[in-house]
Formats: sequence, structure tokens, C-alpha cells
Amino acid sequence: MSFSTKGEYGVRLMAQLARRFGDGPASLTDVAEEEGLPRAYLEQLVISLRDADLVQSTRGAHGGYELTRAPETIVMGEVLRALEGPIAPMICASDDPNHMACSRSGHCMVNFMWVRVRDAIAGALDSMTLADLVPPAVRMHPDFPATPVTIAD
Amino acid sequence: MSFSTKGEYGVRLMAQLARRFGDGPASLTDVAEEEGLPRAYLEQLVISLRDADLVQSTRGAHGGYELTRAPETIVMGEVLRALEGPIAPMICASDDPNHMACSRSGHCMVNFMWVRVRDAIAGALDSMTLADLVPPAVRMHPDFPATPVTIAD
DNA sequence: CTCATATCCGACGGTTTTGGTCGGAATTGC
DNA sequence: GCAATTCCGACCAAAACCGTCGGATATGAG
Repeated sequence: MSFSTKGEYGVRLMAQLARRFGDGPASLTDVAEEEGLPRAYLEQLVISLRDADLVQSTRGAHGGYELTRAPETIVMGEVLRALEGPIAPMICASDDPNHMACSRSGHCMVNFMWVRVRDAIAGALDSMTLADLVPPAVRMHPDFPATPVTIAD
Repeated sequence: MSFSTKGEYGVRLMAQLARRFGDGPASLTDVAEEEGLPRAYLEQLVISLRDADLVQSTRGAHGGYELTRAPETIVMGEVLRALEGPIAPMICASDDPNHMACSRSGHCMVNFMWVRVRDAIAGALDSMTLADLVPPAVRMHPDFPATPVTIAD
């Protein structure tokens, strides 16, 4: 009944990047310091986020990471899935609709329950975006809310 | 983003007890065999369930465990909480409304997200009872549905 | 060119949790 | 007394988790 700290740290990292959105790449050193998290560990986490195309990296001096899309367009479900894999409270309750894994006689309705729980979690997560985690007051770039949600591919 | 097998096994154990409700105590040996689970391990789990007053035990020969209340009155939230502790997707999101644990400057809205997720899980869990997991066809005792939800005392 | 700053990447290690076993004591019906 | 059970604590192996370390690579600035 819990997410790993991988999830927590990753979300905090993303929240920082959302806050700095529009200011160019932010180094992990900065983020780690401000958030009070171990930099070396964030390095690991951010790889998953990059592989999921949620952030993009710029190498070399003055490099760092930045969001690939506006915070308003990034739902938290994406973030958590990138960090922790598919949302399945139980192995038995993966995203496959014809699960059939539970071969117990036929009185095994427990699977049904896990699916309901999974949908509840996914629903909650997908109803929030990164922007919801960043109060407008602490945004770095004032122009940022002006950016309409036109994701020019 | 997952429950432990403690949760899964415990729920299946409870489902079995629900199925046999009204037949007197059921031994763990029986349940374990029918469900294909290690008996010695179930012994551990059932202790939590007993401490939470969800099942009661009868020691000695022909003893075993049985539900203390009718399956319809036992919500799954209770079961999971008994097995896995409080439902908190993150340490930060415990049941205390004035959490204040997150002392990060003030731009830390992430906590808010975990609370939403927790509520979603709890909501889903508390909207189902043990009886929902047991199709009427496989009930052991036909009288069982006749028992109205009058929890005497 | 050199240097400082970054990402990138694989390996490693320690602690904790998980999933489960074992042996035996206590209890009770027959 | 005997067999069936709960009860309980100790123990254990494997995996996951959290995090470190060292170094390779890339790049902008002076």
C-alpha cells in the first residue's frame, strides 16, 4: 500500500523542473541542493524520466534537464508510471483486461477488487498535472502561464 | 505502487472464511489447502486479523478461525488496514490532517497529491465488503444470506 | 587548448523488507 | 491420553531498496 521513495523523489524532482520551466536546463546539483536530496541518486531517477520523454537533457557545461512539455500537459500518472512502472496494486491486476491469471476454481473474485483499486489510483493520478503541484507564486518564469497548451509537435 | 502479498494472501484467507461463514471454526490447514497457500505463513497473517477483531479463534481440536461479523458488514478497507497498516501511499500522507511534515519552503504541494491518492484508494476499498468477493453460489451455508445486517450489540 | 561543469553509465554495497520455515508450547475435544 | 489446533518466537534466504563511487563523455567559456 505504498509507493517507493523513487516515486517521491522523482515527483519532487519533476516539480522543481516545472517550477523552472522556461529558464533553460537546470542542473541536478541545483535541484538536489534546493530539494535536499542526494544528487547521485537523482541521476539514476532522471534516466527513467528521460527514457519516458518527460525531460530532455543538455550535456556539458551549463547543461542540465528541462521538461519536454508544459507542466499543464504532464499528468502525474505518466510521471509515476515512468518512475515505478505500471500501476498495479497486485501482479494479478495488470492492465490486461483478460487476466485469467487467477485460476483458482472460480470463487476468486479478489482480482476484481484489485482492478477497482488500480482504477481508483490511476484515476486520481491522471486527474492531476505537474502544474497542480507548483503554486503560481513560486514559478521562476512569469511568462510561463502564457504558454498555451499548443504542443507544436 | 503495490500491496504486499501479505495483503493478497490475507484477503484470500478472509474470502475463504466468508465463504464458510456460519459453519463454525475453519482450520487454517483446510483454508491453506483449498487456496494453495502455505499454512505456516497464514498463521502469521491471521494474527493481525485477530488483533483487529475481524476473526475469532477457537483453540484445540476442531478449532479454527471464523469471522466475528457477517461478510456484508466487513469492508475491505478494514481488512487491508489490519494486514498492512494504515493506507498511506507516502509517509508524508498519513491520516493526520495537519501533517506539516513537509517543511520544504512552501512550494511543496506534492503532499497534497499523495493525500488525494490515499483517499482514492481508501474510497475504493471502503466501497466493497467481503461479501462482494464471494459469489453466492459458492457459499457453504445456504442460511447465510438470511442473516440480516443487524449487528446485535 | 584547457578547464570546469554536466550528463551519462555501470558496478558495487549495505540495510531493510519480504516471504516463509521450524520447533515447540499451550489448549481443548474425544 | 491423544490428536488436532492455535499460538508464538526465533530464524533464514532472497530480493528490493536506497544510495555511493569512479570514471567516461560532452560542451561552453576563457
